[in-house]
Amino acid sequence: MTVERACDVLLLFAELPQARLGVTEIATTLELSKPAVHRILSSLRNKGMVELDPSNRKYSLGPVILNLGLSYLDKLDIQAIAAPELARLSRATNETATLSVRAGDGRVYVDQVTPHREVLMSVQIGILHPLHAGASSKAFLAHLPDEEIDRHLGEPLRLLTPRTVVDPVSLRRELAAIRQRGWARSVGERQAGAASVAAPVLDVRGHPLAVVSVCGPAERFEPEMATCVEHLLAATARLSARAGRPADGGPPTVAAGGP
Amino acid sequence: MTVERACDVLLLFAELPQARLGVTEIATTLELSKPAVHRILSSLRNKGMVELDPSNRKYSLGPVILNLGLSYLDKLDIQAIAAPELARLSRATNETATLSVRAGDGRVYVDQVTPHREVLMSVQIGILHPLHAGASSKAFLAHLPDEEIDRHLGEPLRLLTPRTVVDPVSLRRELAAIRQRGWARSVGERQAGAASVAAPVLDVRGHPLAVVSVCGPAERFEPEMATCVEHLLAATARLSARAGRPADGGPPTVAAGGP
DNA sequence: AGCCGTGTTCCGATATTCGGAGCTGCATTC
DNA sequence: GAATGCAGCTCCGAATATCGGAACACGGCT
Repeated sequence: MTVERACDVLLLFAELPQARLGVTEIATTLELSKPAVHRILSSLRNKGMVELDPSNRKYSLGPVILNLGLSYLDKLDIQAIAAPELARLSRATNETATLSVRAGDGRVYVDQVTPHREVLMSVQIGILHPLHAGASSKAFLAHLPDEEIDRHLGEPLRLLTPRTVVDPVSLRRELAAIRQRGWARSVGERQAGAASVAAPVLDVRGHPLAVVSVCGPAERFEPEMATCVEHLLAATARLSARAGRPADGGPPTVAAGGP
Repeated sequence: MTVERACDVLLLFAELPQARLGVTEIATTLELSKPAVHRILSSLRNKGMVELDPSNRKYSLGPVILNLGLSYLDKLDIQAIAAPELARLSRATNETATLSVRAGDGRVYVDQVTPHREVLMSVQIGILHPLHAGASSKAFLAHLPDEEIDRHLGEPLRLLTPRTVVDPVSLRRELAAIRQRGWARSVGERQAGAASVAAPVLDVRGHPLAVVSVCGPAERFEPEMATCVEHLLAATARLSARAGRPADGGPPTVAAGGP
């Protein structure tokens, strides 16, 4: 009970635009007695969660709160928090939802949820894929810093399927479009007969933490693509929020140059 | 009492490297009874401060904690938290300590603490200064993104004193040196007869939130400079930590190119 | 100087937390 | 597959920490 009240006090600081609050202000807003608020604030102050400005006698959030927040980010287990989103995505689209993270020079699928259908797409978990082909790969590549993009496009690009784009100029144009609209698409670039859309989960600095994709057999996937993108972006927006990205989105990426 | 225990539980998550903790684990570490820990965790969970993984029955920090931390950053009042550091700096060096923030195309002093001496330096609060002359200005400029540096050096640079550096090439060399060593110096560049050292307060992304300087009359300041820098960097390191910068420092700035 | 609003302290009453003991459910073991 | 162990959860009377009204300090205002 008391600890829930203490949480309410902390949350009040987060909700209200003003940084400094007085005891009475908090008490009336939360409908608590002044002594109760005072006791709670004293306890929180002992632990550094809030600070007291002795001149004003106003309280504000303390630096320890920041430590906790950063610790949350440190320990962020993207696979764990993405799992329910993948399940939801797969159910909503009736296709396969995947999660990729970077590994070495490329990326690997670390998780997937497949739909309950006879014809479906299933990716291989743990296999290294290059960053120049396929929606998930391009979603990563598009949101990397310019130097890394240059590095990847400097290497010769392997032709994985007949539809793989290996021309650096075309690929750069494609990456710019992906950055702008926030998602990538591919039809058979990495895997012949497969199609997919993918979008990144961005952290507070705009770096891609992971990429989520929805994919399926090419023939039936292409007409579904628009609705898949809709669900996909909703999912990645929620995940990015949990990685510290503000709700309004912010700049597409730190490395995105002007238009 | 209980809310302090609840804080201890949260802090335990931040201190320990592992992200997920069980009830017994927490209870033994904190020397609390299991029911007490369970009650606390339930309350915290109701408020989203911690999350429960139903499969493991392990608890971890929740996304609300991140909201609180980001809210702390939003409301960060650099002037308020810098005030005691300025006082300490001025006392330690027996010179004037100042705080500047960016404003428009330049910067303004927003606070200062002067020493108790007859001959001293006092800056004017609230006056806009350009970013190319003086230690505080150069400390800002050196840590801005490359595009902004280019923009500032593209404009013609005004000669404020006979010692102002107006040659873009020399200035760029100077800025690189400032980035590398983490602090800037000036002798009479902005104000004839004055000398100062300055260092930035960097936020979590490496952007300069404010600049702290120590300054005084040129003749007596120059021999004191080494010790002033020492105290200055200690102060800005503490302030940067409170703005989310990890203790180890990290890269000097996001915009700093290769050596 | 006197007032008002705020933060703080005091107090008995009581509701809440306390922790030992016991229960449940999962997992590992033989 | 039954038994064992462990961890989490629930129950309970006892006790103590929290509760809130009221009174007290402390500044800032008029």
